[in-house]
Amino acid sequence: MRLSRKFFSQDVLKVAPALLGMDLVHQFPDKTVNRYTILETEAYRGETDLACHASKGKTKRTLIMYEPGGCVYMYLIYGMYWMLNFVTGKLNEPQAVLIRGIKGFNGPGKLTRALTLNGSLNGADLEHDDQLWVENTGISPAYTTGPRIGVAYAGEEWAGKPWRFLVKGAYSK
DNA sequence: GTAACGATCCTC
DNA sequence: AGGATCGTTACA
Repeated sequence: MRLSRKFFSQDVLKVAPALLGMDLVHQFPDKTVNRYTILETEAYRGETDLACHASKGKTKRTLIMYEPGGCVYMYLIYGMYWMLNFVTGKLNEPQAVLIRGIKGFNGPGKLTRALTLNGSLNGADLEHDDQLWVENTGISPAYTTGPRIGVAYAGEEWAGKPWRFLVKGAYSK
Protein backbone atom coordinates (compact mmCIF):
# COMPACT_ATOMS: atom_id res chain seq x y z
CA MET A 1 0.00 0.00 0.00
CA ARG A 2 1.33 3.41 -1.02
CA LEU A 3 2.49 5.61 1.86
CA SER A 4 0.40 8.76 2.35
CA ARG A 5 1.20 12.38 3.07
CA LYS A 6 -0.05 11.70 6.56
CA PHE A 7 2.73 9.18 7.10
CA PHE A 8 5.39 11.60 5.87
CA SER A 9 4.00 14.42 8.01
CA GLN A 10 5.25 12.72 11.16
CA ASP A 11 8.55 13.77 12.73
CA VAL A 12 11.59 12.83 10.64
CA LEU A 13 13.07 10.84 13.53
CA LYS A 14 10.05 8.56 13.33
CA VAL A 15 9.80 8.41 9.53
CA ALA A 16 13.49 7.72 8.81
CA PRO A 17 13.70 4.39 10.72
CA ALA A 18 10.14 3.43 9.69
CA LEU A 19 11.13 3.57 6.00
CA LEU A 20 13.61 0.71 6.49
CA GLY A 21 12.28 -2.47 4.93
CA MET A 22 9.70 -0.64 2.82
CA ASP A 23 9.68 -0.69 -0.98
CA LEU A 24 10.88 2.21 -3.12
CA VAL A 25 8.80 1.83 -6.29
CA HIS A 26 9.95 3.30 -9.60
CA GLN A 27 7.84 3.32 -12.77
CA PHE A 28 9.16 4.14 -16.24
CA PRO A 29 6.99 6.01 -18.77
CA ASP A 30 6.34 2.65 -20.48
CA LYS A 31 4.81 1.39 -17.18
CA THR A 32 7.72 -0.91 -16.33
CA VAL A 33 7.81 -1.07 -12.52
CA ASN A 34 10.79 -1.86 -10.31
CA ARG A 35 10.81 -2.30 -6.54
CA TYR A 36 13.76 -1.77 -4.23
CA THR A 37 13.86 -2.44 -0.49
CA ILE A 38 15.09 0.58 1.47
CA LEU A 39 18.12 -0.40 3.57
CA GLU A 40 19.60 2.87 4.78
CA THR A 41 18.31 6.37 5.58
CA GLU A 42 19.47 9.55 7.30
CA ALA A 43 17.42 12.22 9.09
CA TYR A 44 17.87 15.98 8.62
CA ARG A 45 15.82 17.90 11.10
CA GLY A 46 15.02 21.60 11.02
CA GLU A 47 16.84 24.91 10.95
CA THR A 48 18.66 24.18 14.21
CA ASP A 49 20.30 21.09 12.67
CA LEU A 50 23.52 22.54 11.25
CA ALA A 51 23.92 19.55 8.91
CA CYS A 52 20.52 20.24 7.35
CA HIS A 53 20.42 22.52 4.30
CA ALA A 54 17.54 24.39 5.97
CA SER A 55 19.94 25.61 8.68
CA LYS A 56 20.70 28.46 6.25
CA GLY A 57 17.04 29.43 6.31
CA LYS A 58 14.58 29.59 3.43
CA THR A 59 16.28 29.79 0.04
CA LYS A 60 15.09 28.83 -3.40
CA ARG A 61 16.74 25.45 -2.91
CA THR A 62 15.42 24.67 0.59
CA LEU A 63 11.90 26.03 0.13
CA ILE A 64 10.55 22.57 -0.64
CA MET A 65 11.54 21.32 2.83
CA TYR A 66 9.16 23.82 4.46
CA GLU A 67 6.21 22.14 2.74
CA PRO A 68 4.22 19.49 4.60
CA GLY A 69 5.73 15.98 4.35
CA GLY A 70 5.30 13.85 1.23
CA CYS A 71 7.28 15.80 -1.38
CA VAL A 72 10.49 14.75 -3.12
CA TYR A 73 13.58 16.92 -2.56
CA MET A 74 16.32 16.37 -5.17
CA TYR A 75 19.60 18.26 -5.22
CA LEU A 76 22.94 17.99 -6.96
CA ILE A 77 26.13 17.41 -4.96
CA TYR A 78 29.76 17.64 -6.11
CA GLY A 79 28.48 18.66 -9.52
CA MET A 80 27.69 15.06 -10.48
CA TYR A 81 25.42 13.22 -8.07
CA TRP A 82 21.70 13.69 -7.42
CA MET A 83 20.52 12.98 -3.88
CA LEU A 84 17.02 11.60 -3.29
CA ASN A 85 15.22 12.94 -0.22
CA PHE A 86 11.67 12.75 1.12
CA VAL A 87 10.32 15.82 2.89
CA THR A 88 8.79 15.03 6.30
CA GLY A 89 7.13 16.94 9.14
CA LYS A 90 4.43 19.57 9.09
CA LEU A 91 4.20 22.91 7.28
CA ASN A 92 7.18 25.13 8.17
CA GLU A 93 9.03 22.25 9.81
CA PRO A 94 11.96 21.85 7.38
CA GLN A 95 12.85 18.17 7.62
CA ALA A 96 13.93 15.53 5.14
CA VAL A 97 15.04 11.90 4.92
CA LEU A 98 18.00 11.13 2.67
CA ILE A 99 17.59 7.75 0.98
CA ARG A 100 21.12 6.46 1.34
CA GLY A 101 20.85 2.82 0.32
CA ILE A 102 18.45 0.39 -1.38
CA LYS A 103 18.77 -3.29 -2.15
CA GLY A 104 21.33 -3.69 -4.92
CA PHE A 105 22.77 -0.17 -4.66
CA ASN A 106 24.65 1.09 -1.60
CA GLY A 107 25.27 4.83 -1.71
CA PRO A 108 22.91 7.73 -2.40
CA GLY A 109 24.64 8.79 -5.64
CA LYS A 110 24.62 5.29 -7.08
CA LEU A 111 20.96 4.62 -6.50
CA THR A 112 19.78 7.82 -8.20
CA ARG A 113 22.07 7.08 -11.15
CA ALA A 114 20.68 3.54 -11.38
CA LEU A 115 17.08 4.81 -11.35
CA THR A 116 17.90 7.79 -13.64
CA LEU A 117 16.47 10.22 -11.09
CA ASN A 118 17.35 13.92 -11.40
CA GLY A 119 16.18 17.43 -10.64
CA SER A 120 13.03 17.07 -12.71
CA LEU A 121 11.58 15.04 -9.83
CA ASN A 122 12.09 17.86 -7.32
CA GLY A 123 8.77 18.72 -5.69
CA ALA A 124 6.99 15.56 -6.86
CA ASP A 125 4.13 14.39 -4.64
CA LEU A 126 4.82 10.88 -3.33
CA GLU A 127 1.13 10.26 -2.75
CA HIS A 128 0.13 10.89 -6.38
CA ASP A 129 3.27 10.79 -8.57
CA ASP A 130 3.40 8.17 -11.33
CA GLN A 131 7.20 7.83 -11.44
CA LEU A 132 8.19 7.30 -7.84
CA TRP A 133 6.49 6.34 -4.60
CA VAL A 134 6.94 4.19 -1.48
CA GLU A 135 4.88 1.18 -0.45
CA ASN A 136 4.45 -0.28 3.02
CA THR A 137 5.56 -3.90 3.16
CA GLY A 138 4.65 -4.56 6.78
CA ILE A 139 8.26 -5.57 7.35
CA SER A 140 10.17 -3.83 10.16
CA PRO A 141 13.70 -5.20 10.05
CA ALA A 142 16.15 -4.88 12.95
CA TYR A 143 18.41 -1.89 12.42
CA THR A 144 21.38 -0.05 13.89
CA THR A 145 22.05 3.67 14.18
CA GLY A 146 25.18 5.77 13.77
CA PRO A 147 26.43 9.26 12.99
CA ARG A 148 25.53 10.73 9.60
CA ILE A 149 28.03 10.60 6.76
CA GLY A 150 29.92 13.57 5.32
CA VAL A 151 28.63 16.21 7.72
CA ALA A 152 31.73 16.82 9.87
CA TYR A 153 31.48 20.51 8.99
CA ALA A 154 28.32 20.74 11.12
CA GLY A 155 30.36 20.47 14.32
CA GLU A 156 30.53 17.81 16.99
CA GLU A 157 27.06 18.36 18.41
CA TRP A 158 25.22 17.80 15.14
CA ALA A 159 27.66 15.58 13.25
CA GLY A 160 27.62 13.21 16.24
CA LYS A 161 23.86 12.65 16.36
CA PRO A 162 22.93 9.00 15.68
CA TRP A 163 20.56 9.94 12.87
CA ARG A 164 21.73 7.37 10.33
CA PHE A 165 19.58 4.25 10.21
CA LEU A 166 20.91 1.04 8.70
CA VAL A 167 19.25 -2.38 8.38
CA LYS A 168 21.29 -4.97 10.25
CA GLY A 169 23.41 -7.05 7.92
CA ALA A 170 22.61 -4.83 4.93
CA TYR A 171 26.25 -4.85 3.83
CA SER A 172 27.23 -8.32 4.97
CA LYS A 173 25.26 -10.22 2.36
C1' DG B 1 29.82 40.59 -10.15
C1' DT B 2 33.40 36.68 -7.92
C1' DA B 3 34.91 32.76 -5.08
C1' DA B 4 34.44 28.66 -2.29
C1' DC B 5 32.29 24.60 -1.06
C1' DG B 6 30.01 20.24 -0.68
C1' DA B 7 24.34 14.94 2.71
C1' DT B 8 29.78 11.44 -3.39
C1' DC B 9 32.10 8.10 -6.00
C1' DC B 10 35.84 6.24 -8.81
C1' DT B 11 40.66 5.67 -9.94
C1' DC B 12 45.10 5.83 -9.00
C1' DA C 1 45.29 10.34 -1.59
C1' DG C 2 43.19 13.04 -5.15
C1' DG C 3 40.22 14.42 -9.05
C1' DA C 4 35.78 15.11 -11.45
C1' DT C 5 32.41 18.98 -11.98
C1' DC C 6 28.61 22.61 -11.18
C1' DG C 7 24.56 24.55 -8.64
C1' DT C 8 24.03 27.01 -4.49
C1' DT C 9 25.50 30.08 -1.27
C1' DA C 10 28.17 33.97 0.76
C1' DC C 11 30.35 38.07 0.30
C1' DA C 12 31.94 42.46 -1.89
